[in-house]
Amino acid sequence: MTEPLTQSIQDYLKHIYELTERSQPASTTDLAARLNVAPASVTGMLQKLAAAKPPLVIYKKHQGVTLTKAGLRAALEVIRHHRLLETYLVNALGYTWDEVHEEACRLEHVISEEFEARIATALGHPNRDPHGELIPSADLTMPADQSTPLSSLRPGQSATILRVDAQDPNLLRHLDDLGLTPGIEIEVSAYSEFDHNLTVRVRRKSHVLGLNTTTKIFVEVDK
Amino acid sequence: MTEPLTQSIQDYLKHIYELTERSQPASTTDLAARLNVAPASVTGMLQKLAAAKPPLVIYKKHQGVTLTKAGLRAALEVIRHHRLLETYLVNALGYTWDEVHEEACRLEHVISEEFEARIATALGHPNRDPHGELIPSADLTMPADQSTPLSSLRPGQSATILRVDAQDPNLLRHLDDLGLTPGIEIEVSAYSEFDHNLTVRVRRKSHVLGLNTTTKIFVEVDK
DNA sequence: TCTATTATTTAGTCTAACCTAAATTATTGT
DNA sequence: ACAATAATTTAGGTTAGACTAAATAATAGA
Repeated sequence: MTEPLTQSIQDYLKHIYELTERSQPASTTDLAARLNVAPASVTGMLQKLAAAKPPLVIYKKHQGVTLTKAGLRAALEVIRHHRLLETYLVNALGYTWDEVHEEACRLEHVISEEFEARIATALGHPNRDPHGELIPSADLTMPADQSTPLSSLRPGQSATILRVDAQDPNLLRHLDDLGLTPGIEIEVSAYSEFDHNLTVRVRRKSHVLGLNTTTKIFVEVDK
Repeated sequence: MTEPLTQSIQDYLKHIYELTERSQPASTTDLAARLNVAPASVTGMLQKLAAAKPPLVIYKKHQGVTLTKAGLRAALEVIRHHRLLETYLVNALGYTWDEVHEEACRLEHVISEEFEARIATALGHPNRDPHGELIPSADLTMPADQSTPLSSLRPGQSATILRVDAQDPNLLRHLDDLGLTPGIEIEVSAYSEFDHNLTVRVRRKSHVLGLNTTTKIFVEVDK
C-alpha cells in the first residue's frame, strides 16, 4: 500500500521532471530556486524521496537527482492535471493565458481522476495547453516534442509557433499583444550577430526580439 | 495584515457554522466527530482560533464555541465556494448529486475569487446548490431559510421539496431513485404515530419513509 | 447530594516540511 | 596542484496540526 503523495512532494517531482527533460540530472540549487525553498530543504526532501517505499528519485550526494519510473509517472500525472486545467480555464471559463498558471498550480494537487477525465472529455482530449505545452496522455506518456527554439532560426526562415515556455504574466501579455501565440506563422527577416536579436515578421509587422524572448518561443520550421 | 487561513482552519469554521446554525454553541465532541479528529485536537484548535489576531471564534472552556463576525465571514466564504462548486460540477461537468461532495471539499480551499466569480457567472448566480442548500451571496450573506422538515408534515398536506440535507452517496442515490429531489411536489398520505414513518406520494407512487429520511428532507408546505 | 458516567482539557509526543548556521565537498582559475 | 569560491550537506531548531494518556469538570441517576 503506497501512501498518497503530499502536495509538496508532487511539486518536487514536477520540477525535477522539468529540469531533467533535457536529460541532465537536476541540481539541488536549481530545484531550490524553482521551489522557492532553501537548498538545505531540498537536500532533505531528496533524501526522503530516494528512500521512499518505491523510490521516486535516484539521488547520490553531490550528483543531482533524476526520476525513477514511479517518480516519472507521478510527475506526469501532476503535469497532466496542470495543463488540462490551464486549458479548461481558458477554453471553458474565459481566462486569458497569462492568468491560468497560479490557479492551475493550486488545483492540480486536489482534483480527482474523475475530474481530470471529465474536463479532458469536455475539451475533446487536447494534447496541447494554451501555451502550446504538450499534455501527457491519460496513460501518462509524454508526446515527443518536435519543436526548435526560435532563437535558432536565421533570416529567410519561416515557421509556425508551437509553444511558449513562460509563465510570467507580463511577458505573456506582451507576447499576446504582438501576436506571438501558438499556431501563428512567423518569418525571420534579420539577425544581429552580437546581441543575438532576431527581427521577426508576424501579422504584417516586424518586431525585434532578444534572446530572452526567442529562447522561450518554440516553433516548427517550414520546409 | 491578517494572514491567510489554513485549509484546516477553514474546515473548522465551516463545521462550526453548520453546527451553530440553529443557534446552539457547538460542542468539542460534535466538532471532533464531524472533522474526524480527536476531541483533544479540537480543544487545541479552538484555543488558537479564539486567540487569533482578529478572533475567529468565541470560546470559553466547557461552554462550546460560536463564530465571531470575522469567523462567520470566513465560514460563509468557504461554504459559498463549496456550494458553487457542487453546482458547477453537476451543471457544467455532468456529475450526479451524490458524487460532488468530496470533490467540492477539496476544491473549496484552493479556488481563487476569480474562479469563484467565473463559475458563479457561468451558472447565472444560482442561490441553491444541487441539494437545494442555499448559497451565500457574493457579499457573504446567507439567505433566510424558509423550509420545514418533511418529518413535521401530516397526512393531507402537500409540499414542494426545497432541499435535502445529506452527503451520503448511497442515501442520495436512493432518494434520486425515488424522485425525492428539490423542486418536486409531494403529498403525505399517512403517518404512523409509533415509528414516525410517513407515507409520501411522489411521481404517482407511494413510499414509506422513516425519520432518518424525513428529517433530512426540507420542504415548503403548499397552502 | 453524591457517585458514576461522560465531556472536555492538559500535558507530552509525533511528523511533515520548512528554516539558519556551520561543515564539507566540488570546481575553477592561476 | 592548490587556494578561493561555489555548491551541497549536516546539524539543530521551528511551526502547524494531529495523537494518546491522564487529569479535571460537568451532568445525570439514585
